[in-house]
Amino acid sequence: MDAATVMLVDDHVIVREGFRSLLQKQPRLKIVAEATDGAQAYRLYKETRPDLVIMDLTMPGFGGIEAIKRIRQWDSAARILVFTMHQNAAYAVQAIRAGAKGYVTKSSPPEALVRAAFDVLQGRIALSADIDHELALSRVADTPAATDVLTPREFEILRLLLAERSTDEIAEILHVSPKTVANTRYLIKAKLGVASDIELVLVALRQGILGDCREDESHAGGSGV
Amino acid sequence: MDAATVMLVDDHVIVREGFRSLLQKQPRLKIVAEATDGAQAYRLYKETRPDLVIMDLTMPGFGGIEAIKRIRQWDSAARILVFTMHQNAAYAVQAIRAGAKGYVTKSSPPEALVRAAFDVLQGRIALSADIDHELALSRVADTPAATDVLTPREFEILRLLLAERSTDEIAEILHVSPKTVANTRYLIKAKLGVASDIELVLVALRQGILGDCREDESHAGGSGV
DNA sequence: CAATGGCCGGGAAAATTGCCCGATCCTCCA
DNA sequence: TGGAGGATCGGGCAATTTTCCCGGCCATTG
Repeated sequence: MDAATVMLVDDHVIVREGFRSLLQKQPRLKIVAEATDGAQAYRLYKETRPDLVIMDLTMPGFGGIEAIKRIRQWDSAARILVFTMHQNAAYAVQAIRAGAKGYVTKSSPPEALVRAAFDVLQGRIALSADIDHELALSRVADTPAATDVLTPREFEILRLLLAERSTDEIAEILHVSPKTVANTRYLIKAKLGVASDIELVLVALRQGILGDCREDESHAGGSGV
Repeated sequence: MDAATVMLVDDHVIVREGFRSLLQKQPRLKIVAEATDGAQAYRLYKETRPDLVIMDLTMPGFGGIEAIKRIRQWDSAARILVFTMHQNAAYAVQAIRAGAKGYVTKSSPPEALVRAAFDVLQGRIALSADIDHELALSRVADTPAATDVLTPREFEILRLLLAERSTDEIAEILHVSPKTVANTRYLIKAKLGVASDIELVLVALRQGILGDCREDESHAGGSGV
C-alpha cells in the first residue's frame, strides 16, 4: 500500500520544518506540497489533490477557515486536519463547521498529531484532548455563542463596533438612525449576557470574532499589532 | 573554535523539532538544553549556562518576559534571543526592556534566525525586519504606550477593567470611592487618546497588556478562550 | 390569515461620562 | 526650608448614553 499524500499549510517556516522532520519518521505519510497561506493552499490543493491537508488557521491573507471552505467546496471529500496553537473551542467549532475533519493544538505531543492524521485519513473526526475538554466546558458555558444567538444585522453591528466605530459612525454607514444602533447594541449585550462594552469585546475575542487579536490593516499608526 | 551552546525554550514540540532540524545544519551551534516553560528555562539556564537562549514569549505558567528578567538577574551577561509569532512592536519593546538581545518573528526566513543568533552571540542587538518596521511605525504612533503615560494606580485600574471588573467592583477592591474609579477611567482614556471602552480594550490588547489574548484561568465557563 | 420574528426607531427614567474643581500627601530640588 | 510638581482621592453638575419599554413595518411560515 502506498503512502498517503499530505499537503502542509503554515506560514511559519520553522513549523513546516518541524513537520517534515516529524513526518519523515512516518513512512506512510508523504509530504507532496507546502503552502504558506490560504490562497496558495487552495491553488495547490487543486493541483496536487493530496489525501490529507494539515493546516494552521491564522495566516496572512485569507485565513485557514476560508481556505477550508473553498477546498471543501471544490472537493467535498477533502480531508483537512487543523493544527494550530489556538486552544480555543470556538475556533475548533468554526473549523469543523467549515469542513475540517480534525483539530489538534500545537501543544499536543507529536504522537497525538500523527494519530489524528491517521484518524482523519480513515474518515474519523479527530479532536485533541485539550479541545475536547474545552468543548465540554463550553457546553455548560453561560455565554452563548455569538454566531448562534445574534441575527445577521446584530452581528454586523458587532463587527463594526469591534472595528472601533462609534454608534454614530455605524448609524451613518448602515443608513439607520443612531437610536437603532444604540438599541441594537443593547440587544447584543443582552443576548451575550455581558454588562459592559469591555466584557463585550473580551467575549467577542474569546469567540474568535475580531479576526485574530491581530491587525485589521486599517491602522494608520496604532502603536503596534 | 568550539560550537556555541544553545538552550531552546518553546512549549510547542513541533517548533522545537523544527529548530533541531534547522540548527543541525549549523555546526557552530549546538543545542544543549530544551525547556517548555519559563520556570524550567530558568532552572536549566542555571544548570547548563548556555551561550545563547532562544525562547518564545507565550508559554504556560510564567511566560517568556518573566523568564528573561530572572535569567538576566541571575546572569547579567546572558544572551537571549526572542523567537515568537507576535509581530507586535509592543512585545518586542517589553522583551528588550526585560533584557533580551534580539527579537525575531516566526514568520522570518530561517536565515534571518540563524543570522540573528550569531549577531546576539557576538554581542549585537538583532531585530527582524518586520519588527524594525513596526517599531518605526510605533515611533510616529498617535497612541502612546500605556506603560509610559499611565501612573501605577491608573495601570492597576486598567488591568482590573480588563479583568472584566465593573467600576463599583474596582472601587470596593481598592477601597476608594466609585467616583474616583470613574474619574481615573476617564483619565486613562484621555491619556491613551481613545474615545470609547471598546477602543480602550483593543488598544490595551495591541500593547500586550491583558496577558496574551489568552486565558486568565479564572473563567468558570466562558465559551472558550 | 394569523403568528412569529427580524428590523426600525420613539420615549423617559436611570446611569454614566466628561470635565471642572479643591484637598491631601508625596518627592525632588533650589 | 520653602515651594513646585505630580499622584491620588473625591465632590459637583451638565451632557450624553444606556436601559428598557413600546409600537409599526415587513417577510416568512404553519
